Amino acid sequence: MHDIRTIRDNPGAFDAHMARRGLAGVSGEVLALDEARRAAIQTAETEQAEANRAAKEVGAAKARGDEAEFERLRALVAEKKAEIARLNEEAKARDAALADLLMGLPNLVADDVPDGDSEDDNVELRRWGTPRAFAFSPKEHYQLGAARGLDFETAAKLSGSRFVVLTGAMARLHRALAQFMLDVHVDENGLCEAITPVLVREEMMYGTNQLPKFAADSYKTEEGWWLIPTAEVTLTNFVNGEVVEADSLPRRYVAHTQCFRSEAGSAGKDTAGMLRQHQFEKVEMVSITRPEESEAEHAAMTRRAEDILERLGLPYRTVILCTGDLGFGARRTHDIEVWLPGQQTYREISSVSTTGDFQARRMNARFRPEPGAKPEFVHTLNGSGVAVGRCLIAVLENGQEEDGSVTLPEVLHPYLGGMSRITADGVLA
RNA sequence: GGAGACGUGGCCGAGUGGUCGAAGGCGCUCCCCUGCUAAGGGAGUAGGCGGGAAACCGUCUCGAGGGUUCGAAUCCCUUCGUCUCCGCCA
Repeated sequence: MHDIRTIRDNPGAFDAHMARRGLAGVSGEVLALDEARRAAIQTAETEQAEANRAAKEVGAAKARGDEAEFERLRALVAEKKAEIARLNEEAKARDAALADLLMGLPNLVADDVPDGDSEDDNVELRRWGTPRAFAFSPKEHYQLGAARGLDFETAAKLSGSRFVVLTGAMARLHRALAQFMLDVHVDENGLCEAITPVLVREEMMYGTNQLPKFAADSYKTEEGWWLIPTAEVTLTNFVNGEVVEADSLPRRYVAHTQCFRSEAGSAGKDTAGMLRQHQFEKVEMVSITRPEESEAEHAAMTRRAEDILERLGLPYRTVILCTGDLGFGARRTHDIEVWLPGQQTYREISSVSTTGDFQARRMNARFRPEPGAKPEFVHTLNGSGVAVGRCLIAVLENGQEEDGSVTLPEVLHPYLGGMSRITADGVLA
């Protein structure tokens, strides 16, 4: 959600932002609606003020027994009533029209975001680690003997395509990864661990901008709840409607949750393996900050995600998304892409975004900068730290041996009862 | 699922038709007093929107929407939410 005043004050600058996202001259439409809205408000309020004045005098006239004046004012107020109702209606309609338009407009774009049309135009910021040189042709995760605990057949029977059942070593490894990530974020990075609902009220989906535009990407229950596509929804909305204490900022949360995505439109893409699922697990980080802290926080959050991969010894590269790939609510996004030997490419495993005050405006989430000062909008950031399923894929593919077994990262051994590899038969050893 | 209660400012909490944007308290800010800390006294302190350079003015808001009335936080209807008891259940 945008501040109408910044658009009013500098429509050209706003248009330049939207143009970078491929939207042509929206400020004209916005300002026209805004002007119509303000005109309607003024007319309605002027009439209202007159009516209010008259209504007050009615009582006074009655009190001093001036029947004639009493009746005259009474009639006047009654007469204005319908007119005022009509004017209010119009003001409300125009206000709603403007709000609808603004709700559908994407966030501003940070200055350092590169221009581009698609993910091909994303700019690499850095690389870590060297992809291992294999003496054999590395397989994709689902082709490995060690990964026989990834049971797509049973999952298909239970739920359909794009679901997976994990058994044995796969389930254990998956759990180990999530535990490891949480421990790092909580014990070393000082994030506040949270367990949240995965079913939320519809308005929360507006706060974190899944709605109104992306309803088709998420699932809704018959009772009206939405299944969260990411814990960003719950963690960020912690402050929905709040005026939080300034000294409680920054707030940094981490949660390990199920995520649900209908992924409409992605049919045919990444159909093999567990790369893209309707249901998956993710460790998600969210920070609520003062405006002046959010830039540093974006860099810090990106580092927290990268650090996970470094500890696991997984080569990655970090890219800054170009305008064409940048999400609706993000002002800037860093994608961290992990090396997948089976695909001989880097694939997204984390996405770290700052939204500035975009979501805060939608949620009406504020803080009081100084005691007695007016509330201001907070800034919100979110990032995966990291996607658990995809991380499992990366661990399998990067640690694979020619016989189909997998050597596991050392940091995971304590989480696996001291075991260090998965045999080609899919057993921890 | 059944029954009932409730929804007021940053927080708690009064207020059953006008004098209420709303008592009181907490918190916070400023000042005073007090030989530290503690305690005490006074004043101030909601948000949105519109207008204005500003001072300030107008308007709306007591969960939301509608209604009754000259006038609604107060009455009526609808709706959403929270809580309690019973049922059910992990």
